Amino acid sequence: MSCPQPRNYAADVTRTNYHHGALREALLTATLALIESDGIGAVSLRRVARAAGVSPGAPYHHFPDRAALLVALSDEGFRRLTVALTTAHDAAPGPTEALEAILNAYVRFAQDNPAYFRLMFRPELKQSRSPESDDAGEAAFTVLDTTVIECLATNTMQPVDKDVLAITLWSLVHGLASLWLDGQLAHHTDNPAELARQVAALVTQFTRA
Amino acid sequence: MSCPQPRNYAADVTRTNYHHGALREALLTATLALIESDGIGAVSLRRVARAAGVSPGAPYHHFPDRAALLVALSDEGFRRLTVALTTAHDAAPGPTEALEAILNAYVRFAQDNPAYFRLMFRPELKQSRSPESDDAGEAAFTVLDTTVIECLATNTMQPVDKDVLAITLWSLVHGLASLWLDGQLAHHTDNPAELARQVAALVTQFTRA
DNA sequence: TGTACATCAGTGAACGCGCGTTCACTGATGTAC
DNA sequence: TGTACATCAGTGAACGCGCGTTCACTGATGTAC
Repeated sequence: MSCPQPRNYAADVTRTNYHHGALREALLTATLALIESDGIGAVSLRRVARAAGVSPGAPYHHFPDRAALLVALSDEGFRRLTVALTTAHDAAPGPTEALEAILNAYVRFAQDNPAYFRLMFRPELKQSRSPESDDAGEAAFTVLDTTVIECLATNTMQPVDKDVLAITLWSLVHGLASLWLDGQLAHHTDNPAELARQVAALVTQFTRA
Repeated sequence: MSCPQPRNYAADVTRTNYHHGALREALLTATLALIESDGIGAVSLRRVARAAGVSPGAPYHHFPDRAALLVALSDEGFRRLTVALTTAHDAAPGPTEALEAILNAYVRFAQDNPAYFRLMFRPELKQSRSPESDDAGEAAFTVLDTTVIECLATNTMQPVDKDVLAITLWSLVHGLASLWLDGQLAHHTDNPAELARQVAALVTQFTRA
């Protein structure tokens, strides 16, 4: 007598229950892994479903469409980045150290979470974002912005326009992270975290009053 | 008696000759336009052929495959960037001004050539690149590197590690250009060139001995 | 504790689509004599 | 100047593929009584 088993949609995963139990999270995790291994272009709902061991229609019980899945992941990425920057800030003894820590944390985040980072800044996701999603993006920048204001208030830094300085520093770490992830720095270093440390130290030296 | 006309593959373009005459260039141009309007994800050989008013097989007489078309465009982008940076350098009266001009020119290039810029740094093109293609990428960075060395030699700049400084500056302008193109700076400015000017001026101020 | 039933979260087949690429072909162009 | 012929650069139909999404369905779970 044959015991009907849920058909396995891929060698990727075997499942014994009809109900997955935590499919939403499994889909998000599978998407991240897929981005890391094959790039965002390789992310299709069918592949993600396959990786989670589930039929092609199953994801539609958790996400309205492909874009919604990617936006949900991107939002989570921004939340994690904000946490990382805030943690770095709070652990530092003073504003100057906090600023340096934040610069390092930004690059570190990109290095440790390449899939999140790549997703977060994809312009084609813009049109699928909610206002809450936009807020999540702003929050990360606010941590940097606040720290810059704190630094300028100590008068140990050269007096400059705070907005220009904040965008300059954001550009700096964002560029470093992007160039590294895109493989442009492979000829120059194999350790982006160490490079970030040197760059952040340079910034501290330059900005000192 | 019907006069056989070449079938028009799209409303995009009408053609009267059987032979196009300059299809290779037309395909490259159409690809750029497609990237600018709909993003790189929207670039398919069939769409590009359609935009050029040509049958789906025609591009294969000029490019072995889709990746080759994109790499050819990317190479051209790096050559143009190198020209832009070199021109900026050569027009400046001295090393310090040359450095500031290069920083501005980099952002300006991204603003004026968003399709080229986006293509040039796509990691998924890496595997289709030739050694000559890699050289084209290096050449642009070399202009910046050389200028940094010239600046340090004048002793009007704080003495710092030249490699770290060069990568810092590259990261800075690359991040600024990327954030702008990805729409992240829309809330902060509507004029990236002016912002770049302020950022470059800030750098000059900070690095002064 | 047991039963009826609503709801949730899966299945799997099906749809229409655009894609990259191939191929036998043909019209246009260039060259040798 | 004219002719034969090779080569170049198109055509258009065809291939197999994976995709996003829909839908009628069904098994599992939770709840009211």
